[in-house]
Amino acid sequence: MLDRTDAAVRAAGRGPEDEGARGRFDRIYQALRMRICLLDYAPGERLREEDLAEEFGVSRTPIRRVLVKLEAEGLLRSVHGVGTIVTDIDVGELAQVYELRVELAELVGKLSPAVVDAPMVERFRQIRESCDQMVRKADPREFARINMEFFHLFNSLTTNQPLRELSERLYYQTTRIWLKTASRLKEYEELLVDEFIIFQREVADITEAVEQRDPAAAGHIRRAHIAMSFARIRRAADASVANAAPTSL
Amino acid sequence: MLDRTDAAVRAAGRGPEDEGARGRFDRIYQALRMRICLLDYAPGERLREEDLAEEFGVSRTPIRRVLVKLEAEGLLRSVHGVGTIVTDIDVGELAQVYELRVELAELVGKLSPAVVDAPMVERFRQIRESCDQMVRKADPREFARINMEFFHLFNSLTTNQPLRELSERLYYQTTRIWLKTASRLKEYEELLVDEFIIFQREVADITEAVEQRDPAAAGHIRRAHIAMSFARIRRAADASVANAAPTSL
DNA sequence: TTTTCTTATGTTGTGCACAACATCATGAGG
DNA sequence: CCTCATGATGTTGTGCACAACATAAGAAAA
Repeated sequence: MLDRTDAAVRAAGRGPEDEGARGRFDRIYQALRMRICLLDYAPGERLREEDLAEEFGVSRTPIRRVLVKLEAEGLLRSVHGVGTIVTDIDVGELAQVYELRVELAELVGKLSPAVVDAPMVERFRQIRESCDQMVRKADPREFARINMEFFHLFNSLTTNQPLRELSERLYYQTTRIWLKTASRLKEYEELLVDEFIIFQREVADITEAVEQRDPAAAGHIRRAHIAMSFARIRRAADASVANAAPTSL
Repeated sequence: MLDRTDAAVRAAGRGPEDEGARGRFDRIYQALRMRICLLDYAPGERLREEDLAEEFGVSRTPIRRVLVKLEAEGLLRSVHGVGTIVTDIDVGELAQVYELRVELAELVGKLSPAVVDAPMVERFRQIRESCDQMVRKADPREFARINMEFFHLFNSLTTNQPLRELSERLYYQTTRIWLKTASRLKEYEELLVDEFIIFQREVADITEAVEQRDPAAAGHIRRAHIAMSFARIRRAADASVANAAPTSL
């Protein structure tokens, strides 16, 4: 029986540098997923297993493990003899994912709602403040980061773990495409500022709902915002291509 | 440019026995997932990579690839030095998954509904007939098989691919637990017959809705049936444990 | 007898060399 | 000049030996 104690001691005394196989796996996985989501690896870009192996100080084997998982989540696609490339989805598929995200957002406020306590409310308020402070400089990367942070916080409104995981998965599939689509538009700078202001408004509204201990209302607000966000980006994209090719008239 | 033609020809002329890496991967993946879902591998059971490698005539490497994907889907859990074991979830987690499945079932009929043509209706009718013919012998395995077949058919009512994948994932997570829970009850035989009759009724109702070209109605019917199915199994399980331990009174 | 340490055994995780595959460059033949 | 074959190059996929790890059995000491 002392073996278990020994093992527990070793696990507890494990420093941040000497991680086990599981910890290393998670670390690399999170790092790569973040890079894909933040467009460090753009859709269509090719990843070389050997480069990643060298960077993380391991061989190709554990890297491949991570890549398989990312492929299972639809973020990568490995082709024998060609390479592992970051997936890119067209507007039709994106619409389907958003269609689903909209519904799941509402469900987050409806299914197994978490008890909203003071610390939870405080976290929402902090995000809102971070938002207000950062409104002057609309850095795309910072916007993506805070957007992700808020997503996770909103997601914690439900205790339904499967719902959380599925929402998270769809989120990571869409935001990067959203960012990529937005960055290709000519009115990129203004659009980003507008989106940030709208996002700021969303955070404020949802924080208010949370303050009133009303997760369902928060869900409805977020549902509407996600739907409108996609509608805006699609309109902007359509208008952009319409402006790009009027020379043929 | 002719390289692509050559590649296409080789891909088309590829026989069933000489499959590429991708085909082999999918084959093993589907086989293992089916075994887990049909309780050939019971929850808690330990899988040995080497046995699987020998059975499928490959080394451990491609097997591990499959196991990683199955782990990403929540069907397996690999522990260093211990083994890869089939996941087992308690009634609380199961309730959460069902809670979500119920909602997704309704969404299948609501989001991006597929056009219901004559062949589609015919497939539903065939399932209904298979159901009627098989009502006399209530074989658990056959029940699971036809249930799965019907699930896939129902899922094809939506063209929303992400919704399909998510529904499928939750389905594979729950049915095996449902089967396992049911098989542990004392009234297993009668319960199975009852469930089969109820399932038969569900198939008939949904087929009727499909015949009337009303996917939304089909979604509502299935939603109700999934919810009731879980309520029944939970009640039966509660009653079973209540009967198992009244001796302490 | 009980406890504790050591050892044996079995499992997953890792590293490395090589095979399978796709693509591009090169050049011979028309 | 164009077409097609052929090899060169780079990538992912596979097999195998070994390391890391957890567990259970057994021996030694209290």
